[in-house]
Amino acid sequence: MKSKSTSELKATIHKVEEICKSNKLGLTEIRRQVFEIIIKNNKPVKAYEILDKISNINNKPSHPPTVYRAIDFLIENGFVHKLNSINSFVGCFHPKAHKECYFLICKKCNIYQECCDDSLKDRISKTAIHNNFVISNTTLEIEGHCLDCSQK
Amino acid sequence: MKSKSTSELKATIHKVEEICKSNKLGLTEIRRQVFEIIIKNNKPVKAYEILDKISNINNKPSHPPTVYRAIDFLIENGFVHKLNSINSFVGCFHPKAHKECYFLICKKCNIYQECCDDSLKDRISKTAIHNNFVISNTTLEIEGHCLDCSQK
DNA sequence: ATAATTTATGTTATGTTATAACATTACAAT
DNA sequence: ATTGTAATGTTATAACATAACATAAATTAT
Repeated sequence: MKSKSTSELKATIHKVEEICKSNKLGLTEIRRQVFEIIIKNNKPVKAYEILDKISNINNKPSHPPTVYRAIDFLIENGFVHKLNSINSFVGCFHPKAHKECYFLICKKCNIYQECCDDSLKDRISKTAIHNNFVISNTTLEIEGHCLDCSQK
Repeated sequence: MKSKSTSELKATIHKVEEICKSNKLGLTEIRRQVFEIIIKNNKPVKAYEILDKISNINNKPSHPPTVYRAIDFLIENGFVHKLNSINSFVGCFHPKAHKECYFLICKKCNIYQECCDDSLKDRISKTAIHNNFVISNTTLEIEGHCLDCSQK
């Protein structure tokens, strides 16, 4: 899978800033740092990796709650997502555009891909309705191999 | 959501026994105990809950590896599934009938429902193909409220 | 039968992921 | 100035999971 371009990255960071500004969400220094660490990585990042990076950036040890709080903020506002199957976090490249987001995760190169297929969303929705079930959130994580890696 | 009947339960346990017998899989005492704990519960069970129950049953303390090994065996053979979004395990009521299994999990009553909808499976499959992606395993966990709980 | 091999379990320790609880700071509103 | 609120710092620990090595039990080969 290909990783994101610098311009996409910039645009996404900018969009998050805009969303925060217009919704009066405090995008504090730490929250911004954590977001940038996550979004700039094209692979899922673990909380304790973020912790190390934050500690390095600021030249002082940070603690788990600091990181988890920032992550919570970012998830709540749809700027990052958690991949439950691998206890890792990924940035969202179309923040606020959708609540749910599905993922393809390559086991080999570890690069992930967001995939917000409407027909898939519909299908899940129909399945829920068919079971008289009201969805509050959906975890869909597809693990496997991307084109590049399956060709190697 | 309604919980499973005793006869369904018996049938499932019997089926697992048969599968083990015909495939020469060692359904040892511990593995059987862990399986029964998981399948008899109509809610997802946590590993350390199983640990407590096993310790009680056998009147001696068990240790985490014992439980996790049994769980691994049961997952490998498709007798139980892990719900990554809540770090819990659930029994499978149609072992070996399918590799993938999707879940509806009620946040209120905590009862889960397996849902092996073929059209959903197809849709996921198509999404993967469309992204040139080869699936090895899929996590689909839909959290929300079941009919009973959303009416309350 | 018995030695060798494999499969499963016991045991200790530790690694990894996440949160509770309470103190402190920063900044805004009255 | 004082109170309120939102965010962060700090310590400790809870919750989830596995590594590594020892032992035992079952299987197979001789």
